[in-house]
Amino acid sequence: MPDRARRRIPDATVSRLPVYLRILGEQSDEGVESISSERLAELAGVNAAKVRKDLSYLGSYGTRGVGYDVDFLVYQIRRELGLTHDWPVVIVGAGNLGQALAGYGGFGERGFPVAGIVDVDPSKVGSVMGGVRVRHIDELPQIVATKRVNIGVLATPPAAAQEAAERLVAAGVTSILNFAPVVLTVPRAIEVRKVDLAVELQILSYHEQRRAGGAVHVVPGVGGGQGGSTRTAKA
Amino acid sequence: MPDRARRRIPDATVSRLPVYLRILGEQSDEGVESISSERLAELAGVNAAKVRKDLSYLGSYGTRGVGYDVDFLVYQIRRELGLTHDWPVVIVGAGNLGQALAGYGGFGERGFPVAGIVDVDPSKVGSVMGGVRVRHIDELPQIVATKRVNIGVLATPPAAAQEAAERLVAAGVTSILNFAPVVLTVPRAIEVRKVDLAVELQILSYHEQRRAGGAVHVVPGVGGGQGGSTRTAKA
DNA sequence: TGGGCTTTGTGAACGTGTGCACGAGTGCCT
DNA sequence: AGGCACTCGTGCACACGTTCACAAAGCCCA
Repeated sequence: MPDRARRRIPDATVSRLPVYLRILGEQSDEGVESISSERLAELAGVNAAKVRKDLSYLGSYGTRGVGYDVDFLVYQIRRELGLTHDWPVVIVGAGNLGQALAGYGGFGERGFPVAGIVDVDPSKVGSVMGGVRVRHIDELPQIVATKRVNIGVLATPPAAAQEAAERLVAAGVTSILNFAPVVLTVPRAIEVRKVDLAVELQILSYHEQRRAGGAVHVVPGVGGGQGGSTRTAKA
Repeated sequence: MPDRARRRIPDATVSRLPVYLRILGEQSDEGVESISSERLAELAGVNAAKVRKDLSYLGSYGTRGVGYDVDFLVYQIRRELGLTHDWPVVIVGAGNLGQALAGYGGFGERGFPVAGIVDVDPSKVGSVMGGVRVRHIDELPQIVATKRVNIGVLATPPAAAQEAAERLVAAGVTSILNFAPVVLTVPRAIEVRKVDLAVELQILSYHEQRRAGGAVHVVPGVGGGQGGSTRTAKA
């Protein structure tokens, strides 16, 4: 690799690195010390060339004829993704979803401890979810400042999402994970990612509808093996 | 538009149509009858040319000099996405997430009624979530067949996801929305979409880490307006 | 030591997606 | 009726992402 400079990694690659990371972690736990791009590609459900190109953005960490050292690769990906330390998050909205997110243990385990949950509704304040007490949204700036929070999770109803986003930004949050089905307007510098259930279902609906050149409901191949060829689902 | 044939719509466009649809629905509710590509683009947080190109895949439904008829466009997008009728879904996994999904009302309202929730754990069977009784996973084939379910929602722990996916497929489901952080291996014909919380957070982490050429924690601009320029967050 | 086998890293070709720019319709006003 | 202002639909060029194919580089064994 010629330049040591802080090269920019393509978005598509960044979105795959977490997948590689999880798989490599599992392999490491199973005692696997070395892995080829082909094997990793198989486990990740992608093309081997893509894996090599993706990993090449991190540097030339493979050994020709051998493969990649699993633990070393884990370390490098974690470093590149900024996972060498925890990123506390604050959840806005203590409704159905907020509760589920707080209760979902795999949050803190994966390096994103819940630093706080806030809600506008005073009747929700004080209750405990996933070991964290719900506080009023007015305390947001304080939570963000004292816990050094950079990432906010939006789990409010759609109508409240834009204002909640603005309060997050005002409090100093620079990245937002938005579960509300709303297009947020935020300052340029703020990184936003969207998770929209309805959109995903409607995309599936499109494909189902498209499939329906014949019957809408396909009769399953009962009792037997699933005769057809299989593939690993793409991201 | 030359050919009337069932043209293939680009993936990128398909993933934006639901966003347009939601916005158009809101506009319709507010009494707006006509909308320009520019206005729709602004509300959707995208480029106006992109909106026009996206909509042109549906047909030439706009009127030059005027814009698009909101209700007609809603109808056309719904038709193209296959939203002219309901798509009942079955949720596999009655844990934290499964409960939240079942309790999330906006599911049925948007045309995806919960036809059933199943779990392997007998102790969970019988309890009611969001008005739907949890049943044992062995009843999956029956639920899928009688309720004409094409879409399955995977909300199991990672370790159980692959087997659950296989049972969904065996039962006749042809589309899967996967919330488990696992790469699924399914027959080619099955459409899979993934929603992975950890991946999203790690992508945000990457950008935060990258931002940190200076201090990790940015001090908020307290008390004042948010001076900087704003933008509408991209999908 | 040298040859063969394996696997990486990457140049190049290809495909998909984006955005500009402008011709072509349409409605409105005089 | 004619001209003007507006907005759609789309050809084209460019950017981004994917895949192929192969030289370079390392390991192993005789």
